[in-house]
Amino acid sequence: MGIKDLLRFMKPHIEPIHIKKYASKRVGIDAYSWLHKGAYSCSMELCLNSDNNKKMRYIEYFMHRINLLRHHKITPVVVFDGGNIPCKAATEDDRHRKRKANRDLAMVKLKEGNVSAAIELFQRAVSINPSMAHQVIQVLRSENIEYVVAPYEADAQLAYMCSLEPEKGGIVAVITEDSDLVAYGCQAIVFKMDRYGNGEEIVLNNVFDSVARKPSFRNLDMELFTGMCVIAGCDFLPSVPGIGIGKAYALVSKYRNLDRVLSVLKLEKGNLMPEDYLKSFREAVAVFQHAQIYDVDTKKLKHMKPLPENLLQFLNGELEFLGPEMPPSVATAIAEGNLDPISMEAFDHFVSSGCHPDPIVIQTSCQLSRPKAAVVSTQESFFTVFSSHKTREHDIAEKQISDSNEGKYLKEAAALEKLVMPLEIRKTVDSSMVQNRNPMKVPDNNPFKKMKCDEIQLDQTESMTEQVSVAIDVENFDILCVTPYSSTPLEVLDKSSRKRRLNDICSDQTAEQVSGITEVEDPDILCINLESQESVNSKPIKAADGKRRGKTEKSKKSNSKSSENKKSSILNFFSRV
DNA sequence: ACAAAGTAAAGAT
DNA sequence: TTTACTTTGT
Repeated sequence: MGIKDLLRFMKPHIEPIHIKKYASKRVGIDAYSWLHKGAYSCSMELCLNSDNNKKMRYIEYFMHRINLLRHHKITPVVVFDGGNIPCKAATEDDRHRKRKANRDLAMVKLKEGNVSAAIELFQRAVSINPSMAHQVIQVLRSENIEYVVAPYEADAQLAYMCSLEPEKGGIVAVITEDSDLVAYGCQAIVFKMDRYGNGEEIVLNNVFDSVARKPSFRNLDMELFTGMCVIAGCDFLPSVPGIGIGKAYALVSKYRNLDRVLSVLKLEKGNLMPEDYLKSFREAVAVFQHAQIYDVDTKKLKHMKPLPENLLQFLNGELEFLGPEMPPSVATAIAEGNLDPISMEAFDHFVSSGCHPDPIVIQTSCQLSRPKAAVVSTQESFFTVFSSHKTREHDIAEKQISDSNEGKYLKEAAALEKLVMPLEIRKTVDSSMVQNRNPMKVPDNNPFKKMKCDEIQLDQTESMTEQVSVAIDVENFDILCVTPYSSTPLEVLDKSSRKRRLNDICSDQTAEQVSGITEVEDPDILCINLESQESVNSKPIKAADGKRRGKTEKSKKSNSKSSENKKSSILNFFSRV
C-alpha cells in the first residue's frame, strides 16, 4: 500500500510527535486506515456478516479515536474513500484476490474447528465496504463531526484540503497510514498514530529545506518527488523490476527532470520495461497532481490542480484514468454520504446495516429532538449516544411522549439504582424535525451537515418513536455499552439469555458489570457510551484483561471516586435532556 | 550498493 | 500487520 519502502527511506525526516500538537486545529483523517484497523477486532463477524453485534466494534474503535482528538481540542475532519479509479484496478484486483483466498481458507479452518487459525485468516480477509463507511458516517453525523466522502481517492481529497486555508474548510495535517499522502504533496502527515495519540510525522517543507538529514531533498521539487514515488512503485503503477526507492531517488536527483529520468531508465532497463510504461507513468504522476476532488465551496468536482495544456496534449484529452466525471448533484450526494460511491445506489436512511430491513437508524435521538443535549454531550461530557430503535407499540409510546415533559426524565435519572433508564423520546418526522437536524454548533459553511428535506424519505411511518434504554451499573455508575450503534433490536429474551447476550456484546472489561443487569426490561436497548475525560487522558482503555472477571477490592475502591464524577455527569446529562 | 525475496520476532486488536 | 535482519542476485 502506498509507495514502496518510502517511509523507511525517509526515516531521518520523520519525527515522533503527540497529536496534541494540533490542539485547536483542524486535522484530516483518512477514514480507511481507522476502518481497517477497527475491523481487525471483529473480522470474523464482518466476513461472515453475522448478526452478532460484535461486528460493530469497528465503530467503537473509530469513535474512540475521534474522542481522543476531541479530548485534545482538535477538530477532526473525516475523509472517506469514494469510487475506484481505473488506474488502481490492478492493485484492487490483487487485494481482492488475496482477501478471497484468505476467506476461503478461513472457512475451511472454521469447519475443521480451528477457530484461532480461522480468525487469523479472517483478519487478512476483511475488506472495507461502503456500508461500513456509511455506518460510521451516521455516527459522525449524530456527533456533529465533519466528514466528506471523496469522489475517488481520499488521499487526494485530504491533500487538497491540506492546501486550503482552515477558514475555507482546509486542514493543517492528515492522520493516515498511507504513504501516498506524501506523493500527493500533503504538507503535514501523521503516521502510525496509536490510541494514546503518539505518532510519527512528516512535514514536507522541512523535508525539502533540511540541510543536514541524509537523503537530502534540497534539490528536488514536488514534481520530481512525486516522480520518484511513482518510479519506486505505487498503487497505480508497479516499479520496473530492479528499481526501488533508492534507485528512483538517485535517478531523480541526478537528472532532475522526469523526461530525462525516463529516457535513462529506458536505456538501462528497456528490456524489462512494459511497452506503455511511459504513458502509465505520466498518468500515475498526473493522478498525484491532478486527481479529481470534491470542492466543498462550489459543491462540484474539481481537479486538485488544473491540467496544463501540454499534459492534455500528451494524453490526447483522455482523462478517463482519473475516474469518470460526474454531475455536481451526484458528487454532492456522494460527498455527503447519501450515495454509495461504488454501487451508485442511495443509502437507505433507515437501514444502517444493509441487511436488517426492519429497524431504523437516522440520527441519535438526542440530536433529533434535543440538539442542545447533543451539543452538551459531545463537548463537555464525552457522551456518545448512538442508535435507536423503532418501537412497535406506537400508540403506547406516543401517549407517553405527548404526556411527558423534560422533567419527567430528570426524575427517571433517580432510577439509576434500578439499573434501567428508559427514555421515550418523540420523533415526529415532519419538516420541523428535519430542520432540527442542523444543530447550531455546526458552522454555516459546512455543507456536510445539511440535509435536504426532500432527501429524507419516509415510506412507512409518518410518526415514530425512538426508545432509548440506558443500563447503568449501580456500583460504579458505569454506563454499559449494550447495543452498539446498530439498528438490530435485541430479541425479546428471558433474563438468563439476555444476560448471556449482554455478556456477548459487551467487551471483556465490562463483562463483570453486565452481571449486574438482570433487570433490563426493555428489549430495545440503546448504547450510551460514557467516558470521563480522565480516562481518555491517562488510561483510555482498561487493559483488556479478559481472564480477570471477578472484581477485586482494589479496583472497586479506585473506581469509587470517579464513579461520583460519572454519576454527576450522568445526572447532569439527563437533566438537560 | 541496491533490490527482492525470505525469515523471524514484535505489535495490534 | 510491520519491522528488522538475512540471503541471493545483479
